[in-house]
Amino acid sequence: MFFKINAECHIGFKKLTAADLGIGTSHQTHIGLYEGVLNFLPDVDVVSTAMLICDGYCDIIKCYFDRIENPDGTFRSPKIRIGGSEESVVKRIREFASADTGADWYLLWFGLESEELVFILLNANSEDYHRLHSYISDNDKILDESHPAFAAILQYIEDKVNRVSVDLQKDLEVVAQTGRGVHEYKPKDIEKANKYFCQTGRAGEELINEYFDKECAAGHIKSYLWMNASRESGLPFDFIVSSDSSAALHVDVKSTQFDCNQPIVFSDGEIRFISEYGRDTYQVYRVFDMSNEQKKLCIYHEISSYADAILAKQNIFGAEISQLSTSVNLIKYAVRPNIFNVGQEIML
DNA sequence: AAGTCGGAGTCTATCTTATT
DNA sequence: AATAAGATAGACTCCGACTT
Repeated sequence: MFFKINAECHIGFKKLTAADLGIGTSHQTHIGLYEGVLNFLPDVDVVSTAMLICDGYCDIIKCYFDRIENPDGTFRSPKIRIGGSEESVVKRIREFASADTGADWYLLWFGLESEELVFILLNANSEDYHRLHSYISDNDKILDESHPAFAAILQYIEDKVNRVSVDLQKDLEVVAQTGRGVHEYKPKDIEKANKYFCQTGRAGEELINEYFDKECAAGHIKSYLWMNASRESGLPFDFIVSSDSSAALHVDVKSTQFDCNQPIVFSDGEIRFISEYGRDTYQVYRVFDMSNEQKKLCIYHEISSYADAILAKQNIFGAEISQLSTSVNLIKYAVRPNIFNVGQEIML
């Protein structure tokens, strides 16, 4: 389970009013929430990001959160504001609602472990609403452990979040490796994605280790050496494979939880190695669908022309910035593998 | 100058909890 | 069980900023 609910473990549920949705005569510019959920947030001026989910839609957008202030300076009802000119959760919710003004709209909200906020907008005619409605009644406001169907509700919601946010998770897998666009995500999510990615990488190498074992037994290759067998070697490849017919191959394993079109990330060191030493010997073993029962492998070879092209560009860039007494350190490249030639898919 | 929009505070109906 | 007190969600109003 990638996304996990906050330790607070409270879920807010309300039927949105006309004023909340910005229809009718009210000038209300916020959606009122209930006390008791999102208690971990401060009282004023919270500009955060939140995940908004509606049917199959899922995106991370700005969320302006605060609480109504009493005359004595204390705070009460939390609310999310429409915010300025930028896209915001309230704005997007009102857009959805204005597309179907005849329907009733419901909102579920809660925090994740990472303190990311999640809002699930439900059309009363939707499948999601009907499913949840078998557990929740209209006068439920805050759902917590004391609710008889809490486990079922939580299961359904976590499933929903995980299912609908696959694209975001794919993005996170790349972000964890490259550091690109880090600001869009919470550090905790990235940390977690990083851990996941390391585990995935190790598991991928173990699979390939078994694969080569079988290849050896079948006589397809003579021998192989797993560089990272005991610990991370830091070399730009993971295996050296010897066979009778050709020179020793350098094999780098690139694993992903997702499909084979997930970007492959190369480090600067790997690109240099491919171009300088690995011309005809370097192969990338992409292990994919790691989160499925059936893990698969496809092999990319002849990637030296790609490495040459990248290196040429990098050298131009390096020469440019050297005029500013600056050099390049630690570049990462994320590439869509569909630009490479690929052989047959192999079932692992 | 008039109109519109957004933010903030205030009022109140309604719901919840405590007390008798 | 009836009533009072307290809490709070919902919606209105005011005000200032911005737009036309």
